[in-house]
Amino acid sequence: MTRWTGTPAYAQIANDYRTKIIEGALPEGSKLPSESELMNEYGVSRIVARQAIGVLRNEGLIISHTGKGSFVKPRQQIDRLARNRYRRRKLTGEFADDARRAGATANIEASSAPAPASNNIAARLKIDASTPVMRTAYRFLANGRPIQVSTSYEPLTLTEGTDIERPEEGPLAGLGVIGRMDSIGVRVTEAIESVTTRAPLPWEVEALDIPPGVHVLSIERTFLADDLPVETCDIVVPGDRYGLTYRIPVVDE
Amino acid sequence: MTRWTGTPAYAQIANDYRTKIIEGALPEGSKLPSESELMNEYGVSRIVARQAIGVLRNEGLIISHTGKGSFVKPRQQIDRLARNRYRRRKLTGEFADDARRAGATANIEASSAPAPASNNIAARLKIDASTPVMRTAYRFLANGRPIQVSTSYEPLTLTEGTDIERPEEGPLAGLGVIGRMDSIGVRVTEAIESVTTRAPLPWEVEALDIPPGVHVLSIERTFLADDLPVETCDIVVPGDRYGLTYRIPVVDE
DNA sequence: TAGTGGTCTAGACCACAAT
DNA sequence: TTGTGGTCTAGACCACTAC
Repeated sequence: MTRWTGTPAYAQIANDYRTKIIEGALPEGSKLPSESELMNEYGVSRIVARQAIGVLRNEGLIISHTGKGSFVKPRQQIDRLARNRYRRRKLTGEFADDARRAGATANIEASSAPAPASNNIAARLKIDASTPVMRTAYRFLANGRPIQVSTSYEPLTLTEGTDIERPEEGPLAGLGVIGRMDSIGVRVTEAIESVTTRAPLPWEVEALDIPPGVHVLSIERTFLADDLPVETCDIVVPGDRYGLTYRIPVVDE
Repeated sequence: MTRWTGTPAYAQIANDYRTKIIEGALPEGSKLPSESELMNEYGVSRIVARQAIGVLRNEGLIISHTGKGSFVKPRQQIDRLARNRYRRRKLTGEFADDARRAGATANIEASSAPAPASNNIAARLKIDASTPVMRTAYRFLANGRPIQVSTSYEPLTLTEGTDIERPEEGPLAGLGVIGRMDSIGVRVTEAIESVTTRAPLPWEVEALDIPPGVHVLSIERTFLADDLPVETCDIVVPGDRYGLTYRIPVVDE
């Protein structure tokens, strides 16, 4: 290919097609040229053509299928998980609520086991490291499709010996943290959520059925009862399908 | 290399080193084997060794330097931009506040121009498409390092002919949306923010100095005066350096 | 059967970094 | 000078898809 700058050939090809995709010249679902066609069009070897395709795939712009070709990904309509407020009077967990609103059937897998708090978890719960906590792993499915995985930690100093020691068992199973804590006289007053993004871990790719090039949103959520942390949770959702919506008040102060 | 499953060689190598990095066997800053060493260790060609390294680079786990090697990235300490509430009585914008709290020097570049509203912006501002809006492009730097780029849109039907027509000019420049709107009798009551993640666009890579394999957090923020949108803004921050922290109340309802 | 993408080998030249 | 990663060529075999 004609090289007029220091830009590598694969980057130039990727730039060309990225522009076409973003500007709409290549609409959703349309097919990109095959590797052979790119080789002819730009006069490069197959590896360079593949490298260019790989860049776009890593950016999540296209998806490749063996034997068929590469296609512009549908602009995922993003389901926004609203996080405006948490409600105290409620008979179901947040996820089941969201799913019902969206007209989906919700399934939740959960399993608990006691464990000593890691340094990270201890800091978030404001307890000493190695203090026992109840660790619960969740997997949420909507319409049979995995949507979210999370791991929650509750200090056993709060819940040991009560009905709610294990979130997924007992009469209040599935009620959510606020209702469960209410039942033992702990009044949750607010939640703090921190959102970051990163590449998925291998087990997250497996558990969430994440296509290549997609990152995850990682949410660190802590429920507080007047400055006392009563639960902290690591929540992971696929970044291509979910956004998070927050409502923020303007205060006179 | 010995192949005992259908797992490709490059994926196997990447898995090995990903595990070592995540579990801490390869601490931050430590050097990965060179491509030649990987070729010998696993008995593969250079392309396969490079492919494995490339996977880890795309996941943001390592960084490569020509002539030196590949190194485990320092676990970026994430600066969390707090978004608990917006304050009405305030003499500076949000960014300058954040920066001052963090002990950093803040610089803001901004430039405005009127433009017709795109379909997307029109929907967010609840106005008709092609209605004129003031479009302002911002670039925020802390300690000279680019941190955030954003583009805001304000309906000119609200601001045309007033002191605040251009956010970066006039007596109230740099005051922030709430204070500026107050000055023309528009009382902003809340903000709604939607957070998603995606690969950066080429100009964002340039403007934010983003290393390979890093995604961005994209925030769509709209300020409302009692359900009337008065400003909407697309905010982009590097995902490896910034997280977003929200405080969410628990309501009795 | 022909075309596609997925994986892999065996080379090559270059710019940059360490010595 | 030597070793490193960055880029590139010219082949090859395989599994899957469409016809």
